Amino acid sequence: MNITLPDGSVREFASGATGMDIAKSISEGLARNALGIIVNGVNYDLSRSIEQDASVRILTWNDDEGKEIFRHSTAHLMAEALEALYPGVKFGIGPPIENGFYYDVDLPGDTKLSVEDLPVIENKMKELVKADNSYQRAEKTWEEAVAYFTEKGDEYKLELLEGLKDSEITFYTQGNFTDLCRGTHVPSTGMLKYPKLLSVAGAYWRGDSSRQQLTRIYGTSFPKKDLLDEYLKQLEEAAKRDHKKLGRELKIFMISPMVGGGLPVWLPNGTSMRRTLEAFLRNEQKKRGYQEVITPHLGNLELYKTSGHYPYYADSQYPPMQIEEEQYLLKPMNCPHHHQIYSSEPRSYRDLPVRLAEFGTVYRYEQSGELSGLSRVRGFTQDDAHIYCTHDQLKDEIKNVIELTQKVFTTFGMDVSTRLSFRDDNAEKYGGDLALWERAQAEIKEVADEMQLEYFIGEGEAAFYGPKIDFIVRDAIGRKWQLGTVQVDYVMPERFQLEYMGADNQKHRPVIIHRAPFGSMERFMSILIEHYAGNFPFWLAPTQVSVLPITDAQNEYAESIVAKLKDMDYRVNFDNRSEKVQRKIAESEQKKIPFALVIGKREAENNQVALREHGVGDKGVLSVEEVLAMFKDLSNV
RNA sequence: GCCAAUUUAGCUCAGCUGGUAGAGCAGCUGAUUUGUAAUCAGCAGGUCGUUGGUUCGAGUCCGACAAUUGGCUCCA
Repeated sequence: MNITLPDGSVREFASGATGMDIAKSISEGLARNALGIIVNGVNYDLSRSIEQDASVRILTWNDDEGKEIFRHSTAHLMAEALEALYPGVKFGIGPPIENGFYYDVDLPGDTKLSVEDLPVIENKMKELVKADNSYQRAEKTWEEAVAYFTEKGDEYKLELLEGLKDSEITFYTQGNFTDLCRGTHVPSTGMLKYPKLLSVAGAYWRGDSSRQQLTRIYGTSFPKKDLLDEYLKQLEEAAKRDHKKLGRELKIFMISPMVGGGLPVWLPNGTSMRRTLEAFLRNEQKKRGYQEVITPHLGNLELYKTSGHYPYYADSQYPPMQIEEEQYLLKPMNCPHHHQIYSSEPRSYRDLPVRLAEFGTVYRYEQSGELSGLSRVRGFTQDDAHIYCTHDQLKDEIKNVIELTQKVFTTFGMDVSTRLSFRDDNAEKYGGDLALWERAQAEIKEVADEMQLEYFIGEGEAAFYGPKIDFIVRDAIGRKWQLGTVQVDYVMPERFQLEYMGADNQKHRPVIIHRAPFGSMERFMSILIEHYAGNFPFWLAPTQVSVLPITDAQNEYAESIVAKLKDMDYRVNFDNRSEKVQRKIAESEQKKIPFALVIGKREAENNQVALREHGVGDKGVLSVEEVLAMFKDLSNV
């Protein structure tokens, strides 16, 4: 048979040759590093025979699919270890994930697992690695599979089998462990040299909180020790950047149980940063024709019934409060308020687009276990805006908004990917007319193509009232956060009966674009803190510059510089204590203040300062004018 | 909410198998006048998350509650 390799070359093999045979024919090294093979688009084990002509690609650690095979095999390895240590353990699912794998298990009896048990399991795994058992694939009939797991008493696998009645069923066995598994797996456990178990968590069977809670064990594995070490170091680095830790150290925000979980309190430093961010965005919006509005934190329940938010979001809202004869809701969304502003006066096509912006605080119920620092909260401020435009203006307005959002992310130097969030087949999740949806989705895609955005499509990610463009940023720990969002909405204009008078003297419905580049100020701050590891750029830092006289003799001159800087609206720390300059510098560095101006006798005599940059060091002596010019330059974003 | 872990001074953490708390930093006072990451000395600071219980005796053991942290989509 003919086997076509990725470079287009064709080699001849006897029918029944395996992926390993092909790998060996290419090179010994490849055979050693091969983890699996893709045969005509299907993942094969290296030991599985290939019967006819095919184009193939051999997978190694360098392929994402290779990593998945590697981690998936490690999940089976862990399962084997668990079965050896905890006879009677039952298994849910154990897939590879981005940087590792997990397995959901139901431990026998009242066995509880904590992180302290992980090293024991890990050692067992390492034993099994040494045993170097091969992974063996076996095709089974559905009845055989059911018989096996009935005998074993694993109701989770039996439930999974219920959904697989029409599929080909395969088992994989390594050593004493057999699992229902689609595969693919590495040739043998000996390759999985560096497994590492990381954490234990509870996870509901099939993600359903009404069902049995299983124990989820997270782990990862690597083929080389230095890769594992590097990954563990990365995790450590991420922990150092944790915004909750830095938020406390840099006095950005606090959480007080007396105020309430999920209700962060902004300290002066954090407030300074937030105001700076707001000013930045306000300025960008002003340039793009937005008008700012302010709406209250409560709204009549009727408002949200009209908008349709009330039934859809009932479980993420706080219960209504009774005020006299009316029911009010802590506002979960700003949109309905803005729609009221739109319809407060008759609109002409000449007035459109109307762009209403607000830093609007909204309240949503999050389960107590989900709260986390600034990133998951119960009250947060959206940098919200709604654009009411004619259909002809829609594409230009979407472009305008995408351009603004990109301006925001490039300003912060963030790695961002773009998702077009469309609806899926589950019609119950969405409101409005299907034809309008399809139109909006097509338009979004057109704009994205015209702007040559690199994007991917996320089916089922749409809002209930319309498709979205989401901007997804990666944080220091590799977690992805959905930040900016742009949504096209044909539903709200109907619900609120929004109108404008067209050039044809007829009434028309406007289209609404919802957008929030930061998403929420709280979450955005949490990401900024971790993104910069607390080392904020000059324009954003809560304190921008420290002025550090070396002795009391320079205090007067130093103070004149402080006054000058403050006069120009810079945020200045003046440290005139009788401490050594080393200490003043140390503290300025610890507070991550971008610059320090060290002033000794020489500088005072020559109208100069010695500049020190945070994290960099001594930058030499400059005139006061030079420093001011530099600061001015850095303030321009 | 559920699972697990954690909770000792403002912060970071010690406190062995139960015998009524300790360090560093921060703070305050004083001395020191200093040239690019921490000068010295003294003082002060805690009903050990809350609350029940076991015990002659609980920071330490047991229970409840609370808060915090990691998880709870990723379909064998």
